[in-house]
Amino acid sequence: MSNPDSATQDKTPAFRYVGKLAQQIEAKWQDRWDENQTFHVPNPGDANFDASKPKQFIMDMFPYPSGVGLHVGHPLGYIATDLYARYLRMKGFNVLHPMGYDAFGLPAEQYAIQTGQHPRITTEKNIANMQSQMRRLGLGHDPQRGLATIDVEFYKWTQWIFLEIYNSWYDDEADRARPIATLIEKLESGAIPAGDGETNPEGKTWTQLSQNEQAAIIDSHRLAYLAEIPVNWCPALGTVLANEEVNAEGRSERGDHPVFRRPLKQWMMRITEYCDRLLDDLEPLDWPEPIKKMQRDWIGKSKGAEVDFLAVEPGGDSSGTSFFESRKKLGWAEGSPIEELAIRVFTTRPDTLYGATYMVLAPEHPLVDQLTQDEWPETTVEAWKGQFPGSPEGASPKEMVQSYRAYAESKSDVDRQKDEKVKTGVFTGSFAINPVNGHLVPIFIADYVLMGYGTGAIMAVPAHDERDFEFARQFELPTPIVVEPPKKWKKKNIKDGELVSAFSGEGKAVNSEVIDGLETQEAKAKIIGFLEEQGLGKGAINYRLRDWLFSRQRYWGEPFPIIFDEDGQTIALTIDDLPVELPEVDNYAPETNDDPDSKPQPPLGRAKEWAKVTIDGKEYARELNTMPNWAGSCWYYLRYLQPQNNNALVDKEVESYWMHSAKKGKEKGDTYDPQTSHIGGVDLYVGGAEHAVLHLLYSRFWHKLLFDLGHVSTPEPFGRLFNQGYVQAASYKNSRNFYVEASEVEEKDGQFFFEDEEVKREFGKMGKSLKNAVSPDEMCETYGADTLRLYEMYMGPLEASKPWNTRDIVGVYRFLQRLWRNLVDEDSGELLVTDNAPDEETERLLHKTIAGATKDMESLGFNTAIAKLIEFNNHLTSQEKISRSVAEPLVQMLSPLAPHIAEELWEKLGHTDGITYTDYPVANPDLLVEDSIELPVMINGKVRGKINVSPEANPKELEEAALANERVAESLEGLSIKKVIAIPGKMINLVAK
RNA sequence: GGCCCGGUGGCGGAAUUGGCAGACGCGCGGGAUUCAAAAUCCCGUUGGAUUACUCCAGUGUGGGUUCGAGUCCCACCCGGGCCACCA
Repeated sequence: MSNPDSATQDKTPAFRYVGKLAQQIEAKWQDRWDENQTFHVPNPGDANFDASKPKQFIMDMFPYPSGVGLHVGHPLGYIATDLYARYLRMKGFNVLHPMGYDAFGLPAEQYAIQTGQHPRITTEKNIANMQSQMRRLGLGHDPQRGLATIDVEFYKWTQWIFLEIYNSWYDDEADRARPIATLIEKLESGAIPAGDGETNPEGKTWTQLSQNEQAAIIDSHRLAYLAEIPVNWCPALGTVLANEEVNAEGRSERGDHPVFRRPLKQWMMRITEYCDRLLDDLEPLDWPEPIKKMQRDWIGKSKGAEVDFLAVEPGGDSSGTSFFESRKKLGWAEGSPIEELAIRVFTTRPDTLYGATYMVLAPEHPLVDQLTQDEWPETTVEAWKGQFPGSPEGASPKEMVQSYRAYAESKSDVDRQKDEKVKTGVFTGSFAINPVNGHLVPIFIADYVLMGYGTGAIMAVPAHDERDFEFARQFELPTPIVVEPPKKWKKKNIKDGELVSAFSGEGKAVNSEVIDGLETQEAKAKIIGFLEEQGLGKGAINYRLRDWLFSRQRYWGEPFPIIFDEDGQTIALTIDDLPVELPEVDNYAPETNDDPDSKPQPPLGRAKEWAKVTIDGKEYARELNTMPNWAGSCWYYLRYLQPQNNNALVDKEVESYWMHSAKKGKEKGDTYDPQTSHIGGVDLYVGGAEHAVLHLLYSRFWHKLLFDLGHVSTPEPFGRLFNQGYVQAASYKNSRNFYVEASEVEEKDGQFFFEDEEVKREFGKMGKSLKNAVSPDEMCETYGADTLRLYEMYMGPLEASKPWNTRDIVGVYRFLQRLWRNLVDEDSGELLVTDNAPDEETERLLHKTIAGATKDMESLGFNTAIAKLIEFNNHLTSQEKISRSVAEPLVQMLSPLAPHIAEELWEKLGHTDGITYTDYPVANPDLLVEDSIELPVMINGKVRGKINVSPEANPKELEEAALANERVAESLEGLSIKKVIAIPGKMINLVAK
């Protein structure tokens, strides 16, 4: 056939709702929306602002503009927020619903390195492509509030926030961040001591200190600071990497190159100052509970005690059995040299202190050198002398320790995980005194103790800690019980009088002098009191969260607004110097090599001219690192409020309107009523659960900083968070374990074939790598965007992961076709509605549908909302002509879900102003009440009959009606009723024997 | 290893506070329409027994609480996710 379309073209009615017509309608309304700026919402102070309306700020996690474009999995959340935003507009809210791009980052830079093209060019091209894909889906984002983190006018404010953080300190007294000037006041007045032993060893007063000394002390308080810390250094990529950019094998996520832990001087952010507030403020947030838990775990607050163990002087008498005696023997007094060898440990179980039989320090612990002896003490057990692969034979403690440290450093994280159960370590040759019972305990180093947590040293209580127990068994150390385990446990875990595993539960303290007989919680409190009295320790709290590594050796990121003078003193630029724009360079690639000991060379160093700044004839060097990808995403939501403001991050009045919490308190239950549940910040933030900790934690941290400094009016950025599920899809692997193009796989009798070869089916997250991506453009072409939107929402609940199945799309496609055909003549395109009133049944069903759909829309239950519309539309299909008074609310209910077809029908219904800002239909409660309802009658819990009664019928009436039922009577033959449970409006249950 | 989430027809999924399991859609079967097909419309569709009325079983497995359990409790199995020697 020369023209395959001609046959179908002749027969398909001109106004049948098929892909082609859908596309025409969609293009028409997308243009109309643009022309009218339909989705732009004005700010307070703007000409058209309607101050009488309440507000809703509905937002997605903004995407990275990838070069391959969207697949149908990406817009799931965007469609949901668009639906919800459209619904809220019809409910009379001022709705802020913007979209932006998280556009700095490694992929664009890598592409630039390969092609030599500036990353800005490719990134902007990708953004334009994604924008047109989103436009085609009919997403109603505010056209005047778009942004990208790479826009100079945007990152100017990212840099400004950095300066605000740099120029502030954490005032513990006020429990908030304050400008650095207030710190200087306190230093000058002596309210805060001028430095510590490290920054001010001679204990000078503030005014006696030199300028550089003063600067060092101020720097040590700043919330953004430079520090030399161990970081993930990847020489092959030439950059340091964040932990999340390093995979489980200890290699770079990108390129699979080796990564080394090396101490390097980097920018840090003092997020640890905010641990408690980040923890406490989670409570009132309307967030998924698992996400809150992940944040809590990440912050990792644990309560316990810090206890000082004193190391015994080399060659000291080790025969002491009581602490107080040892203390005397050792001549322990204030200022005695031995006091410098206090080893501080952190423990969450101070109640087990009497069971501490040895100590372990992290291999990097600063006291290790001092503690390591030249000779093994006489009492050294053979097993203590070193257990680790490649330990030298017959070595001295010094050699052993040195060798072990080298071993531990070389060990990758994977190796560590692999032999989690097998402990390694070395005895230092030194002993310490257990402060409560005076026992001498050997001091080991082992890599199961981490320098980064607590004090980097532990007291080991092998009977009550799994890890300590494992170590003790290997190193032949005693395991005395100091917490009484339950009898059952003892039966199982004590064999031949020997402990088989550690008891880490709670119970009565035993063999513990002052706390004997106390339950764990009381014992903890009492022993902490005792330690504090004796000056041996104190109650303490520890956090797992570390300060945030904030610099990268990359080109494609925000430059720091920081310069250095010739002494290396840090100098912050001011707002007038912003933005600090990225320089042009001829090569975007970082220096790369294979040498783990090489130093990072930031690519910005190549911009020799840019890197030097001359101010008042003096030369300064620019900071050459750039900010991490998280910087822009930490605060972008605030810029949506007023992206064009050149004088401030955002105007106070504008910020307060969109962010400020007018009403407080979270409603119990899962449903969310935007009228009453309002705790401030963004009203709905939708995105994937993969950002549970990093982005959402960093963002909360910055927001709290900005709150402390008076730039925002709410303590939290996102009042309500919702995690959408993933779109999964079938992927197919051939016999050589390669993925094959899923779209070309054919199914025959439950088996799958690709090019006649049988392939295996799996299910996974949709994406390029599994070769199972389905493009939204393709779907829009075949069915139209409205059908695609409906299908994505109809697949299942928004929060669930569910498989994509192109075959199923026809279901919602047919729904739209049927609805269209119910209202429009397929041949003439003319409207089919009548002005006559609908029949009562239809009217009742309409109002039931309105009530149901409203409830579903409010709780983001779009799948069931659609089901209700389908059900109602199916009912209408059998009617000759649809009443206008039914058609109009139906089209309105459809409009958030399938806005283009709804606009078109609305126009056909004779309205000229568009459907977007019309009022969502309201159910008439009178029509929701039925005269008579059908209730089940159960006998012994099994349905034996149905009765028709008034919904208000009382239990007595129900019982009478039930007994009058023929089938019920039959089933009751030979039985006598023992009990009747009748619940009005629900059911009747007859208990009979 | 720890913690979290989930398991309902051939498939995706519905089921207020415990109260008629399987809404709605896909697929499948049957019918109407058509010269035929596509499209459309109607009927059926958890399994088993039954001509039928109807009966029995049934929400991963095993126990429990209850007049009544997909829903609550205990133990276990399977799948997915997060963390992983955090003292």
